[in-house]
Amino acid sequence: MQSVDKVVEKFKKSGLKITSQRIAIFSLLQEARNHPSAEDVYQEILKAYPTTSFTTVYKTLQILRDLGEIQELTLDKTRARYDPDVSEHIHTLCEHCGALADLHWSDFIMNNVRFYGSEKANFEVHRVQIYLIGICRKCRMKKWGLQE
Amino acid sequence: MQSVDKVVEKFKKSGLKITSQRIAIFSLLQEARNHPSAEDVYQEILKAYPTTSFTTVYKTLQILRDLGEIQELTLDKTRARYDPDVSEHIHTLCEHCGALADLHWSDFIMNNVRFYGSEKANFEVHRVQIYLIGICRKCRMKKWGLQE
DNA sequence: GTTGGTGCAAATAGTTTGCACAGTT
DNA sequence: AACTGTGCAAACTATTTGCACCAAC
Repeated sequence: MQSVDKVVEKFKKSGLKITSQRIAIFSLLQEARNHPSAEDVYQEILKAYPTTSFTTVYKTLQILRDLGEIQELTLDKTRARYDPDVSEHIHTLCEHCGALADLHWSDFIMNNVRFYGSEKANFEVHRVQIYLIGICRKCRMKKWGLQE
Repeated sequence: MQSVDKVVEKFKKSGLKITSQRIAIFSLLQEARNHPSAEDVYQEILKAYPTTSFTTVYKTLQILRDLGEIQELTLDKTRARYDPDVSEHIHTLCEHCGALADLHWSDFIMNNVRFYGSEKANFEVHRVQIYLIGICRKCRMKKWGLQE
């Protein structure tokens, strides 16, 4: 996701209006590193703007997604989760604690996969999603009774 | 998924019972190449066994998943889809027609990704899921007005 | 003033569960 | 006979929509 200012510009250019709720949502997502669900974003926004509704959060997330400012992750079967980092990167999902995390510096792999799909499979690749499902470092340490 | 006979054996060994409905579900999945949803399986089973209920299909799919005989794909936000091929392979999702397809001979890539996660990210990888989202060959041909 | 946004409440859709009866072992 | 499976209906949960009022432009 671009800076709040740029997103505001983008909204205006598209004929969309800027409200205090939307600014709050933009700002929150800007900082978010935990891949929040719509409900998560809503709960967080409530703290600062107790009058905001879930519907508003939901609709704004939709728009941001459609504008390509955030990406929707669907690995979690129960709820969609959002990532303000739209660059292609691998996600890890811990089966123990449910944490969804980013795996940076995975460009090489992502490019390989993309190439593979385009060249070998004759598929017009728009997006690549890679998920590693397993146990994160934290949970592994706990399992062995070690401190972090 | 293993052969129907082997799955039957596995069920019996686990103290689970074999019914005509379950045999029908096993057989159907054996042949399925279209990554059916629970509803898809149900509709198909109905043709041969009009008395079968959705609940039965649903519960049997759960068991098969838990036994590791089929894998649950969650890319499709609206419904879970099931793949009797539990080997790791890349899936493609066409944004146009919604088709979810397998990409075979992707072992090299899958192994690379797995290695990357384990070695570079210190993440205990249990499963890898890779999705390519874009436009399939069929829809691309149509777009250009070409025959298949 | 026009147009789009907000927020409530209700509709929708897939998933999941409780329970009485039936079938498998 | 004991125990699991089946199938109906209902509960649940996240998502999505209709609509009246409000706010940005």
